[in-house]
Amino acid sequence: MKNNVDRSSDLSAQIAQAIRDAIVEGRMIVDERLPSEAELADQFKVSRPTVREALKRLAAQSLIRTQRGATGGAFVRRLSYEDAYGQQITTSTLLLSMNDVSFDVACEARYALERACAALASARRTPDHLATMRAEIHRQGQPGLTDESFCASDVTFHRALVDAAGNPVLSYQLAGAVEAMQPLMNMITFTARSREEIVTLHTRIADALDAGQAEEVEANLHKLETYTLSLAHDLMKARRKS
Amino acid sequence: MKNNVDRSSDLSAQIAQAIRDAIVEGRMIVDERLPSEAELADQFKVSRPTVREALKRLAAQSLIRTQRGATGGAFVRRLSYEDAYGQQITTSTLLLSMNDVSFDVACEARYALERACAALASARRTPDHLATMRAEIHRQGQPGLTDESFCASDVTFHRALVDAAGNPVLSYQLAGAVEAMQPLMNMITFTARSREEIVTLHTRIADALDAGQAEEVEANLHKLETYTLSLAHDLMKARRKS
DNA sequence: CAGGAACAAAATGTCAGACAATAAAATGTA
DNA sequence: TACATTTTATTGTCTGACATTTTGTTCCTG
Repeated sequence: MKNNVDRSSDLSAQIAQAIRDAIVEGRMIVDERLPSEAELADQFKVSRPTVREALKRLAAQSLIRTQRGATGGAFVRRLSYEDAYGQQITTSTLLLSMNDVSFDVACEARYALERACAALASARRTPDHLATMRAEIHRQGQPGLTDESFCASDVTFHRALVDAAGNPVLSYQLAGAVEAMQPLMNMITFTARSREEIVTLHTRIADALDAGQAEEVEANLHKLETYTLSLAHDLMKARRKS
Repeated sequence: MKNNVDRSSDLSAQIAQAIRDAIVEGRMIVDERLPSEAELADQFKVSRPTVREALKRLAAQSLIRTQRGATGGAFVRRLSYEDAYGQQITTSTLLLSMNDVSFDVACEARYALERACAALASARRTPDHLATMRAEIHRQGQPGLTDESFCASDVTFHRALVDAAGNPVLSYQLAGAVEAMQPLMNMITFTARSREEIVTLHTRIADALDAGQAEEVEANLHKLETYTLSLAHDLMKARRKS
């Protein structure tokens, strides 16, 4: 483990980087045990608290896990799809909330990505995916639903659509795009009329997916995008007036 | 700042989560200063090293930055697009390298996503984007190029294509997909013949983008996907034999 | 009165050493 | 052999200290 990184102080960051490199470059493999904190402290010629800070940085990125006890220590962790989803969603959500990204831009990105799986999903969707989508459509038609529950159901519906493409890498990439939109979507209050429209489009999407008609899925996703945008714009206009 | 999180030991993780929640839920805004480490230690009733470990976790996620000196401290950090790119790429790369994702699956995901920006890119590409793409195509045609440089140029070319869509959220989402593929692509040795084929397809893509023909862009991306896959499969076959 | 030098203060960065908690392995005992 | 106990290695946490960096203030001098 070398120490070639920049000398711009903050030892714990340098050590974290050195270990990270070792993992990323494959010099340490999954489930391999790192030297104990005391040994690392010796190797890097720093104190144990400093090593610990470095290890916490890596733990925050799900790169290692630690275990107490005699055979314990820090181990290189296999980054699971779930961990990756989680990090994607956190990052995407923060990015959107901290950079006043316009609704239009976020919406455009989301639907562009979703359309990217229309073809694959049409070819590979299982009865399971269709059942999830139908169930969510049914939920969305119920009268007593709060706006938040409606949005949550919307997310589940679209996640099912994305997962239907049967490509976990694609699902991972899109999880952030879909979920990060939820806080923005939650600002919209859905009238009975607009919910009806959305449910209609969702139904058409599910039907087209069922029939394996990719173009039809894409077309309706496009309509949904346009409609969502118009809802948001109406809301903006109303807000400006009051 | 509450402390409602689970009691499953590891105080520094709990504290990090509490602060993270405060930031994500907007109770702390960008550039706001956190209490000093000593104050946090008091508030959470732990020692300063424990607080520090928590802060390092947050720093690892680019959620805070720290500054020394009299008016120093930890500040909520604005997550920039660049930070987000970086995290996306790190996560995607690790996910692919640690979960023996097949080349086919990764490749499919990548090109599906890239096709998602074909329409937008055709409508919005600037002369700048086209110039970058042409320049990289030219580089790719040069004889002395190493395989690694060829791949790097390929990444730059595709990044330009993605950026041409003019949607930063989209660019951010796709950065990971494109860059994370590079280590996989680097395993392929490109013959003069295959480079020629790729350059031809790249040229067609750039031409179609120039002319604003979205379908043509998509079609050629699809051909490129098919061709890349065939190269990888040939390689596999050759490897199995030897 | 102005300007700079010296100093004080506040904060993070680092260190050393200790003890607590945990979990596995080694050991002793029925 | 099976079970209880002790040992041991390791992470988790605490205390207190010092180093370093940056800012603000004081005070001396021109």
